[in-house]
Amino acid sequence: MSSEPSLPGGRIALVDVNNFYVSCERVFDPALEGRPVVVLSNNDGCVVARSEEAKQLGIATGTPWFKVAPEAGRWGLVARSSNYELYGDLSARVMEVLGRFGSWQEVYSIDECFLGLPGDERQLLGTAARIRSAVMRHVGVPVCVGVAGTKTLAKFVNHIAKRNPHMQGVCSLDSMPAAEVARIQSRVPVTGLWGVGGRTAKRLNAMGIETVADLKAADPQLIRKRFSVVLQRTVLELNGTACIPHSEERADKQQIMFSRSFSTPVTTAEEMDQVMAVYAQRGAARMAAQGLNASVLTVTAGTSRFAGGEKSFPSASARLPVPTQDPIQLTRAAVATMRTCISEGTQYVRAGVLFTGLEPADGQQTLDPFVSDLDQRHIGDLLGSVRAKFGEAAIGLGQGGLAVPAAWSMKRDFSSPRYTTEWSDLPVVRA
DNA sequence: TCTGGGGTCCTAGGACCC
DNA sequence: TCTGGGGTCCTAGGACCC
Repeated sequence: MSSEPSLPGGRIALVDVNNFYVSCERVFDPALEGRPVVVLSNNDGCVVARSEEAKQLGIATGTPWFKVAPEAGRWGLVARSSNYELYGDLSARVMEVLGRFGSWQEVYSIDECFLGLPGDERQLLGTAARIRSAVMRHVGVPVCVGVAGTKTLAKFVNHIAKRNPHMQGVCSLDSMPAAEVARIQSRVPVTGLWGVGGRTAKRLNAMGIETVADLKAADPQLIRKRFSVVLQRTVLELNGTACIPHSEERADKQQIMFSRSFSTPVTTAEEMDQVMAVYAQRGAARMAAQGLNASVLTVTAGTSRFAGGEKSFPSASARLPVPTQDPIQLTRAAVATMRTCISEGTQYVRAGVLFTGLEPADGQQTLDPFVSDLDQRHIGDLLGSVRAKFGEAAIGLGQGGLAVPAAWSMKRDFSSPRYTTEWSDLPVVRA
């Protein structure tokens, strides 16, 4: 991966999949085409993705499902539980196709990436159109492509491509008349930019900076002084100076988290022990997959932010005696640490385990002196291979090994099959 | 009745050392 | 005994993203 943000004359494309989760569902269920569709968060809690038709109905991201469910029948609205096995797999396929077009590629999220596009400016629109049709042909999901000289501008013109159907999903800044660009920038509020959220916008507005054009004209030094180097970069990038570096392939993660809300509140310490056993093992499996050991563990719990009654968000940290990814030690530490900070009878609706102080495991396991070496050395590998063969729920330690889901475990009422990652879920085609 | 789950980066402030 | 300032490391919290 190149460390140069852009070669002279080179351009950056921001490619993202339209309504990614919904588009994934449609690949395997074409009957969803043209219908309003939403994908729900864990526990079928709230709307995290919407088709165009669902947006037309006025359903906002983050709307709790129970608020729209009563209207679903009347609207012909289809809901799906989130199916991350499917989305993750299709994402990898999309990224592989996109990677063929760039001199470099930076995968930014599950559904978008930046690509380096060298070459003649006059050919950029053609390249963008070819990218679009390649992804549609090979994976079957629609994308939009924005091309400009900096990442911030590429994001911005991608937005323009999305909003203007006549552009057919592609927009290149070089192909737009300067007056047209200025006109659009003077109408779009600053929150339309990558990196500018509600809080920052409020403070900018107080200074009289309301639109993208206003921010572009602002003094970078002043912005740095009043805000941060991050916002200063936004100003520079709006003016064509590429200054957001590539984040290289992120092998060096800073933290690993496993956090979930419950389908039913947890009120006793015994139940919370079970939760910690399951969550710590899930986190440990992630660390094993990435070859990392943790030296600090933090547990968190929380009551509902919406229900009346007492609110509390306890959390506690513990330094591990030695950095480890061992599920036994991590489970024991998580259970004990959580016991120190929760109170019996409180209605907790969520909990999490966070691992930090990560370092490469280097193949050598650190062993707990109170458990036989032989058992420990093999237990992580053993759990991993059993899960790979028989599925995630096949085996676990202690309460984590319960075959019957606990009362608090996740709800996924409208899940689609894992078409591409589970043999038993392969779609059947009849001719 | 029912409201997500990950992450990143930056900054400020305290502890500690020289 | 009193006083100074710079540097580093760590953590908590804020803001943002998808």
